[in-house]
Amino acid sequence: MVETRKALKLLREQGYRITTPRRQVLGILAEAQRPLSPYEIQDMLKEKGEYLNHVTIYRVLELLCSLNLAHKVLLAGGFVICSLGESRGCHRFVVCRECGRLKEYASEALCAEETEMAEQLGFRAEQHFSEFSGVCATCQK
Amino acid sequence: MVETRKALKLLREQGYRITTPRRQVLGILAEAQRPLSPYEIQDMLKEKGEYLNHVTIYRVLELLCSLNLAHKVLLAGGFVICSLGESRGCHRFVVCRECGRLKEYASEALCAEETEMAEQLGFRAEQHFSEFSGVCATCQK
DNA sequence: GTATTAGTGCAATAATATTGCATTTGTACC
DNA sequence: GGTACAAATGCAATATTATTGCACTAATAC
Ligand SMILES: [Mn+2]
Ligand SMILES: [Mn+2]
Ligand SMILES: [Zn+2]
Ligand SMILES: [Zn+2]
Repeated sequence: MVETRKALKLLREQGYRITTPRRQVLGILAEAQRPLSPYEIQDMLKEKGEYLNHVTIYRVLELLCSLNLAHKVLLAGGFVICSLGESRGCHRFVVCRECGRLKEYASEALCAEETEMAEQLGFRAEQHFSEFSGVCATCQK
Repeated sequence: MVETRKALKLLREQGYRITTPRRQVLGILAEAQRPLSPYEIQDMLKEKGEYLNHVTIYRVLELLCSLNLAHKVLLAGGFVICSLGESRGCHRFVVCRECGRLKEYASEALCAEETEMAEQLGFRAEQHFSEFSGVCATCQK
C-alpha cells in the first residue's frame, strides 16, 4: 500500500495542500482495504464522529485517482487506495464476485500482451488498468 | 457481434419470452456499437418515435448481461452488445480514454496468465472480463 | 501575524436506480 | 383464431448518487 504518509508527501510535491478532508479520506481508504463508495466513506467517518460533506469526498477522490493514489474499481463499485507504490502504469485487480474482496497486482507479462493486442486493434495502450472477477479463497468453501 | 437474431434465439432457448422491449433494446445496442447508458437507450428509442419505460430498460439490460449477450463496460460507463459469439468466459475491452470508442476481443494467453496470477493471490478465476484504456487510431492524430 | 487563494461546505438541482403493484402481452394449448 | 396463465411491462413513488455555483474557511508563503 502507498502509505498515507507517502501519499500526503506526493500531494505536496504536486503543489496540492494537505487538508483535513484529504487526510481523512486517505485514512479511511487505508484502513478499509476494500472498495468504498463516497457515501460509505462518509458513513465510516460519521462512526468516528467526524463529518465531511459528500461533495468534498467526491472532489478528494477525484484528485487521488488523478494521481493514482487511489483507484475507482469498477467491478466492485467503489474506491480503493493504491496498494502498489511503484508501478506507475499498471494497476490490476482481481475481484471476488461473491464478497467483493479484491487484490491489486501488476504484471509485465500482461502489459506486454495487452499492448500487442491494442496495436492489432489500432489502439495505443498507455495506462493499464484491468479488473477481472473470480472467487476468493474464503468464498470457495 | 452476436446478431440480434441469434440473441433472440438464445433467449427462447433459455425460456425467456421474445418481447418488444427486448427486441428494441437489442436493436439499439446492435446499431450503436458503443456503450450506451440506460437513459441513452431510452433517448435513442424516442428519436425513432418509440417509448420504453426506464425501469424496463434496466430490467432488459440486466437479463442480457446475465446471459452475456451484452456487457456493462465500466470504464466507458455503459452497456454494449457482446461482439464475440463464442468465447463464453472471456470478454475484454480496450477503451479509448479520449472518445470512449471501444473494441471487444478475447485472448487465450491473457486468460492463462490471469488464471495463474489469480491462483497466486488465492483466487479461482472463472469469468474473465477485463478492460483497459488507451488511445484509438482516430484520436492519436 | 497577515495576505492570498486553494479548498471546503452548503443549498439547490440533476441524474440515476430501485420497489411494489396494477395492467398488458407472449406463449402454450385447444 | 380464441383462451388461460404466467411472465414481463408500465407507472408512481421513493431512494440513491452525482454535479454546480457561490459564499466562507483554512493551508501555505512571506
Ligand atoms: Mn495502483
Ligand atoms: Mn462478450
Ligand atoms: Zn470472496
Ligand atoms: Zn478515440
